Order: sequence, then C-alpha cells, then structure tokens
Amino acid sequence: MEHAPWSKNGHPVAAYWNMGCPNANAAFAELIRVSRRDMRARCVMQLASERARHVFLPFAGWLVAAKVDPDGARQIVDFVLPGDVFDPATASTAIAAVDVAAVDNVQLAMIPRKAWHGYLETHHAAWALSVRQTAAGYGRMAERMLRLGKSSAETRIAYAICELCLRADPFGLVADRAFHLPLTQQVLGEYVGLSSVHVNRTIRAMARAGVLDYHGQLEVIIHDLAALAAMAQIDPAELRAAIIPSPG
Amino acid sequence: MEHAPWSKNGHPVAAYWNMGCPNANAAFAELIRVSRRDMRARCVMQLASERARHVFLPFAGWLVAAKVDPDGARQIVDFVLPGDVFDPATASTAIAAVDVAAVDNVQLAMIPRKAWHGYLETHHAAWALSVRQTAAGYGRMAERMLRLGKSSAETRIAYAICELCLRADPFGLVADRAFHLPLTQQVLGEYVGLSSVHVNRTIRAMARAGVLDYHGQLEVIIHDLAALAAMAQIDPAELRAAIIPSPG
DNA sequence: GCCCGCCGATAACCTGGGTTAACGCGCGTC
DNA sequence: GACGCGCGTTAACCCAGGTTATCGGCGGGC
Repeated sequence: MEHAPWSKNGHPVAAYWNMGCPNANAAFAELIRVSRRDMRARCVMQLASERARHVFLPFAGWLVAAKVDPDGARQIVDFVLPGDVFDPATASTAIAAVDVAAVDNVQLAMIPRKAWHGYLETHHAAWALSVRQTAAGYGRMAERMLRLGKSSAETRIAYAICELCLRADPFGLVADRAFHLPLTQQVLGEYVGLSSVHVNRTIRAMARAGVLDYHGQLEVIIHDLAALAAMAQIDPAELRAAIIPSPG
Repeated sequence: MEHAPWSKNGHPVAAYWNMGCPNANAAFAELIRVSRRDMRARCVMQLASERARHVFLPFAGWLVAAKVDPDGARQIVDFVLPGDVFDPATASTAIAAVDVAAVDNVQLAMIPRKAWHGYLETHHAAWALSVRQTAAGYGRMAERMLRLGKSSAETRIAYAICELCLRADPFGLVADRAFHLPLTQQVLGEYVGLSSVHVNRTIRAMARAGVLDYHGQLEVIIHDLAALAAMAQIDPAELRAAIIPSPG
C-alpha cells in the first residue's frame, strides 16, 4: 500500500472528488489535509446515538456502518469503500444512526460535517456526486433488504459477492474475476444476516459446485459469473447502473 | 377525508413544506397544482428499473416503495406517509430503484423530478428539510435492517408498530395510543419479512399477552407501551429523534 | 338476493438455518 | 519453542417460521 495517498493529487479518490477542477482541488485538499487519519482494523470511530461530528472518507481500506442489538449481535448496514463519503447522521442531524468502524487497516479523512456540507454547497459538481452517492447507497440498501427479507442463504451470499465485486472494481482493485474481500466469514455473515457457520457451509457448497474459488480471508475467484448472477438474482449490468455512482 | 386538501393553504402538508414563507408558498402551490393526482389502492405508479420521472408527495393515504423478486415475493423497502417526499431514483438517476404503489386510496402530487430539485435548490429551508427527510429515511432503513437480519418475529412486528405509530403521529392521526394502520397482515408481513400467517400468529399472541388490542385491518390500540417498546428493543424518545424529520 | 374474492384465524407439517461443540491451522507474543 | 487466539471447517441437534389447507365473515358487483 502506498504512503499517504491523499497527499498526491493523482490519487484516484482525490481525482474523483476534485473532478479536475483546480478550484475545488485546493478546497478539497485543505479539507483532507486537516482531517486525515490512520486507523487500525476494528477501531470504532463513531457510536450510534452519540453526537455525529464527522463524515468519513476512506482512501484505502474499508469501513462498516453497523448497528448492534441488545444481545450484542451486529448487523452491518453498509460498507464504506475508498472514495465513498459516509455521513452517519439521523433525522436530528446531531445524532448518529449507526456505529462506524474500520474493517481492516484504513487510511481515511474524518471531515467535520459542517465543513463537508459547506464544501458541497459551494462546489456544485461535488454536490451532484454526493447526491448520486446517496442514491446509490439507497439502491444498495433496497437490494439488500429484499434479500434479507426473502431470500435463501445462497442468494444472499451470491448477491453480496456480486455487489462488493462491482463496488471494489472502480478503483482497479479487481483483476478479471479474482479479487480480495477484506472480510472474515463472520463479518460477511453480519452483512447478509447469517451465522458464520452457515456462511461457511454456503460458500463451500458454491465452491464445490464450481461457481467460485476462494482461499482464506475471502480471496475470491469467480469461475462462473453467469451462475453466480443467477444465484444472486441480478443482471450485472443493471445492478452496476443502480448501485455505482458514476462520476461526471 | 376532506376534499382536495392541497388546494388549501392551511393543509398541514403544505404548511410543512412551505414553512410559512409566502415566496415558497407560491412556488410550492404551483408545483402541486400541476401534478396532483388521486390514486386507488394498489395502483402502481412507478416500476423498478424503469425511468424515474417523478418524486411522490402524498397528502392523504400511504404509498409503498418495494422490490419484487423473481418468484413474485415482495419486500417493502419503506412506506411513504403524508408529507414525505419520495424520490425513487438510483445511482444512474434516470432509473428507479423500486416500485412505488398506493397502499390505500391516495391523494398525492407526482412532481417531475427536475422541477422538484429546482425548487429545492432555490428554497433553502425546503432543501434543508429534504436533507433531514433523507437522513430520517436512512435511519429507518438501518433500524429495520437490523431487525430483518437478526430479530425474532415478535421484535420485528413490535418495532414496525412503534415506527409506524411514531410516523403517523406528526399529522395528528394518532389519538392516545389508538390508531389505524391501513395495512393488511399480508402487507405488514412484506414490510417485516414474515409470512402473513406468522404475522397473524404473532400479533394474536401479543394481544393475548395484553400488550395491544386490534380489530380487522389493523385498528391498533396499544395497552402497554413499555412492554411493546421492550419487545421492539427501542427507546421511544430516541427512536423518534432518529426517525422523524423535525421541521425547522 | 346470490356469488365471489379478499382477509383474518388456526391447525398440521416440514425445513432452512441457528447453535453448540470440536478440531486444525497459521500467526503473533513472550 | 510453547502458548494462545482468531479463523475456517465440519458434524449433530433443534426450533422459529414457512407452507399448505381449511373455514368463516364481510363487502362489492350484478
């Protein structure tokens, strides 16, 4: 992993949010400069129902937005990938709806919410991108809710793999059909609403069926994309359009 | 139900979105005037993955945002209540993420998306309200996702009743603890991810336990709010803050 | 008036996935 | 090098909730 990627204008995340506008570039760089952080895996940065002070913008590594129920079971509401900006605020904007934590080691910016919203109000292209990101997040949650409510374990897991593969792709993390999810089976289970044991059963069965291959820590190789998409009950192109915020 | 409520300045939904500003008032009234509709129960106004042309603003009656899976099972992603503005667009903003349909008979405005977004850009208070509504919707989905993924039937249903009671309240539809949900048990099941049979089993058990009372078509009376909140695993005040977009 | 379709209510039966427990492996610590 | 711990893997058991079927009531259409 490269060193301090946000300091480089050429970093894909910076380019994504600057959108080539030198004016925005300076303002954005200043926002980042003062709010960059490194966090270790599992570090919790925001607790649900505490004050929401920052939006989160990872440059490298993944975050989770999650809720924990009284018995300690965790449901992951969404992953936050490099380039995504995540605002945990609820209706009463001072309070966070969810916990935010690092999945793996993360380089990110924790930007004060007011500063970020000020940036959006004065930089129209960034604002428009933010609107598309929000809509994309809504689309993802709708898709996942459908599967959480109605679908078999196989469908849920196949869908999660498709979704995360698509989302990981824009920043070139995916070579062909082989890619790395920085997730334990436990965490994947918290995402799709299954126990880690059943995640294991299901993934193994998919591997046995020749649909995909994987090695520890979810190093995934998709062998039969058509079959995987069928299990996930999606059309890859359509899902991409619904779920990936296109820049520009 | 009163006649053509949108034509009256005093209508609570209009007041909510005008926020007393006479300028906004006129612009808002014009938006509504040209886009108002009446729809019968179950009428579908938007199909997922078709072009998203309108935002939906009900004045009376409820809408659903839902997805249908290949076997025809429907998952309700969110309800749209009087005063809520719902934009079904995805990441590629031309396409809708979800179906939108009327739950019961509905009086609403179907406002062209561009016109609505233009209104928001030129009326700051309305824009701020819209941001809070979006955040509230996110908070609701996060809460419901937690329960879809992890919780028992009892918890899911108790939560749904609490949520819908809170949301129905702001427009004075709730007298004490008695209120009406315009839902069949089938529809409630599609909301919480349960079969209608199991919804019935669970609600009956709750009634037998003295927590609530109800009569056909979900005419609900809450007898023991504390017990219901405990089942739902919520604190009512906290949930309200997270989920209800306060005006102003 | 009759018919029909929708909804609530229940019972009987079945299964997908949770739970628990046990084992092996790789990695970091001391 | 020994130990501990997190993770993947598998097997055995069990139950919450799905499925199917049946019945009664109610409202709407003709």
